[in-house]
Amino acid sequence: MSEATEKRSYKKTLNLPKTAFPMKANLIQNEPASLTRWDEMGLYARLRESRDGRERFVFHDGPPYANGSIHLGHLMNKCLKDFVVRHKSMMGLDVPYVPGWDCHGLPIEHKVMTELVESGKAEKLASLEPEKARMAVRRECQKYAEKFVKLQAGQMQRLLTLADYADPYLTMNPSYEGAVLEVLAALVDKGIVFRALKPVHWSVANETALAEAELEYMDREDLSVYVDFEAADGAAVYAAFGVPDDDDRPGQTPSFMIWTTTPWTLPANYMIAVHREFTYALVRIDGNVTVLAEKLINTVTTKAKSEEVEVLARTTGDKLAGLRYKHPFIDEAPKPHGHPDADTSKVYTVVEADYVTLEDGTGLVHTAPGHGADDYQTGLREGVPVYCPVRGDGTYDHSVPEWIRDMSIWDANEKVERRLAESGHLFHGERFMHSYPHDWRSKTPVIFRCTEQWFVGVDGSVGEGEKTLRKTALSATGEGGVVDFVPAWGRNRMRGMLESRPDWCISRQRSWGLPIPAFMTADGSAFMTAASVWAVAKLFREEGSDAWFTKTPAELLKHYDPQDDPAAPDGFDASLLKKGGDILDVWFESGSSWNAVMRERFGAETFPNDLYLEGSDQHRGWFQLSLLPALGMMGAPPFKTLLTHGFCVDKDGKKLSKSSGHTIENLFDKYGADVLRWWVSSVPYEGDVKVDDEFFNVAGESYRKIRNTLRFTLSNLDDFECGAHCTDLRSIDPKSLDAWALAEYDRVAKTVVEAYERYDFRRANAALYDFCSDALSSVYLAAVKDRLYCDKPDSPRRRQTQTVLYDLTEGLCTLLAPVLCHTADEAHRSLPGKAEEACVHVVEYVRAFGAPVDPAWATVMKLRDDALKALERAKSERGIDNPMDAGVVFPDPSGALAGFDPIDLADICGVSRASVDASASAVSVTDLREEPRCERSRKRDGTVRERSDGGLLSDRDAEAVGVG
RNA sequence: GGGCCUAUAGCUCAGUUGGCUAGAGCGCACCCCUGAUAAGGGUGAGGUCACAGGUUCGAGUCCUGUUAGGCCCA
Repeated sequence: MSEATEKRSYKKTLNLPKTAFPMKANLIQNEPASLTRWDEMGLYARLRESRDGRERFVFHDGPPYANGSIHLGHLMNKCLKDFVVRHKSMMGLDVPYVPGWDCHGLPIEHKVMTELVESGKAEKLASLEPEKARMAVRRECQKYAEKFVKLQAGQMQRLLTLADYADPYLTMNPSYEGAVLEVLAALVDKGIVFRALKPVHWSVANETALAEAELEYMDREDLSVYVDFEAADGAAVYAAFGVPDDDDRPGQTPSFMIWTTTPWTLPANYMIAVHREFTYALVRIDGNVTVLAEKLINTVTTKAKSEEVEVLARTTGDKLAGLRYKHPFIDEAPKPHGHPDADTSKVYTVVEADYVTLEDGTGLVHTAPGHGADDYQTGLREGVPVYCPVRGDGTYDHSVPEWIRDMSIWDANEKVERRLAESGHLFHGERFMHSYPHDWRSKTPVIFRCTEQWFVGVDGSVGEGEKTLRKTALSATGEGGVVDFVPAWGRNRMRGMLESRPDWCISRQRSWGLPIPAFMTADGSAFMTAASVWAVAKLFREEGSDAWFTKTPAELLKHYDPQDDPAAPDGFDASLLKKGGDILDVWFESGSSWNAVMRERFGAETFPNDLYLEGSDQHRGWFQLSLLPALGMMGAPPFKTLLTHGFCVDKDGKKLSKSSGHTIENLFDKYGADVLRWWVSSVPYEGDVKVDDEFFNVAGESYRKIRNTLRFTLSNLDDFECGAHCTDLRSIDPKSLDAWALAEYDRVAKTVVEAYERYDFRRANAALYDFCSDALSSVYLAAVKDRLYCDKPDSPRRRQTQTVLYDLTEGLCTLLAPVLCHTADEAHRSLPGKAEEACVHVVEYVRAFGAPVDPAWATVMKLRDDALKALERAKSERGIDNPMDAGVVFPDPSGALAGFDPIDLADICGVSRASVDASASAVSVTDLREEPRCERSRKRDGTVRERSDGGLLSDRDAEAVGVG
């Protein structure tokens, strides 16, 4: 018999691993099967049911916009959220979790309008009555939103996220719309909703006001002009500079030099602002006398390549305030549109303002209250009216000089510059690039323009008393306040934004949205009271917001009784009302979701919600715009904790381009959801997250390591029957290797669960990986192979180890379940004795086995490291290549290793034999190559001799095969 | 231009309140096993902690500035 066949004969007597759990995950095919399985068992509902009556974790999903496929940002966001949902469930909590979509708004309407134009249907629409046309557009928008909700929901489910997909929330649902208006009603009731003429970001292309969140900053080339505004009274200027009234005064009228990058706003100029503390100089520049900030003389004159610059006098800004000037091309201050009686007596005056800086420009700021936020404030303070000669389409009205009437402001820029040059008012003009706000949809530049809009005031008192939204928001988000931020710096970021935010403009001039239920009375004023909004809310709940476009004011107000409304105007008559045409900012809709979804579905006691989790851009978006309405209505923030994550960037840390090729379909096809989820759990999401194919591959490798570990434990449980073969964990010797493995599990379970609790998924990911790779694969599993393979199948030692393997596997599946939800479930189901319908996602974490362990194991593991190094030396210095040809002697001066099984010690080093020596000081390696080797176990353990079958076997192996 | 954040081995990241020779994984090199095998195991080589100042007995860790990048805003 040859040696080879001899080996084969003993091989048949071994208990070699066997399992149906495949090495290759084949996630692309198997994950959809998991999905179907979970769907069929109604996992979400079943989980809720099994946690009925338990403590709740109220986690509220923010609505993505129902447009396009989901991308890497959604992927990260949805995975992180799913880790939370599943983790909290594994903790035994009841986690109601409703996915939702933002369905209204400009992006969809814009897209739909473009499609209507392209398909030629737009012309047909134009021939309809306005309200019929709006309804037609709304129909299309609704279909569009529904289509993408469906698409995205499918993609999110393919990511294996768990949520109530059977009943998501859509901001266009009637009940949602009604609940949003109820929030609006509450704010109206508190007196913080008002209509006012204010400068707002205005999209010329879409003829609508835009929210800050709808702006996108892009580079743009503009004209930069330095303009001389001639003083109305030259003598007064000289006097302000203290230049005596004699022959020293130049014989010409001085000017005030202003700087602007928006020459088109010059027709609306009403004031010039200076800073009271800055030093201003009266300068002669190439023969002209003008005023500008002293510190900017050099910059400005260098730019203009001036040859002769002479400072004649200096003074401070406060001395200039009150001086009058002449507009460079308008003789008499125009009256604002519709206000022929407006007081323009103070127009064309130099005023003081704090926001004037010396960063650039001239230190004298062109001020047009109709075209700037600061300008508007200054105008209010100085009693100067708001004048905006620009129409919604971006052309001038007829109040401007004839040569720019009806002209587009973009064309007017150059025209104004040329005019100034011809009349000698232009000191210097140049083109330059700067970052400028654009409409995020049409990518066209936006302008500041005064219009009548609805606002939520942040500085008006809320109800009675001194409290304002801003103050309440700042105190709620303050240090020691009621809101936690993860990571902590989110607090500063949000507070910074709250401190500086303007009043919230909540009206839009579009079709696709929730109408602001305001009416115009016969005398032209607006009618909207808390009770009337409630009434319309009730109607919208019944019929949806389409009713606004199909019904008369009286019908819309059928639930409204002016007798019951103290705020109703005298002589109220619904038949005389006209409907307002504005819709609500979509941010107000999504910002009311704490009411429209959570309070609505799960009751008032769910307020405030435990957690909101979104990208860090939502500090200004959803977080803040949920905070403000909730503070207004409830007096408290809608969330207890705000968790934010950063953005995906490319591997060089640059902004991810849309053409990265990382479409969600590609990623699913290539990696499968569990690998993507494993990747998400591995990234430090607080900051920018680098994305690259290579990283997904690495995540895939590390996933395979986990999978193979599970496969190995499962494959050694093939002959294990849970009930019959189980060892009582309490009877396990604390000095045994099995006890060590159980203790290691307890340690990692604690680490992992605590990390999940802190939303530190990376830490959990690393701990799980290390546990599989180090504690299991390289130590425990490598060590117990011998007893699993070679012991008699039902030897107590083997059964005990199998019991531990079973428990470790089951426990590990629970710890992995929040992240590797498919694989954890697959492995869990593969455990012997599990029922067909068993599901790891309805159980709770195995948090500890509590088996006692001897503390000397820490010493043993240190000695193991030494032994492995010593073996490496024995290899190179003594030629003992194979550790099974070696024995190891452990030093044990303290006697702590007494009672440890030498076989455990040998097995953890992968050697044939180990012993303990009280007199030794360091690990030593013994050469066993002269001793016989067991033909079955390959060990040279000192008991090997020829047996009755003629083979060389150790005692243990002889017993296992039943030979003498 | 402003606010917030990031910058540690080739790559991805840990580094608690400043304190012994800065850690891990991947990759790499060499080796073992061939009874986890499109697997498993061992050992090892890699770092001026972005740059420049400063505080301190001592700084990757605190302060200032610079550079590069991200989010938000003007």
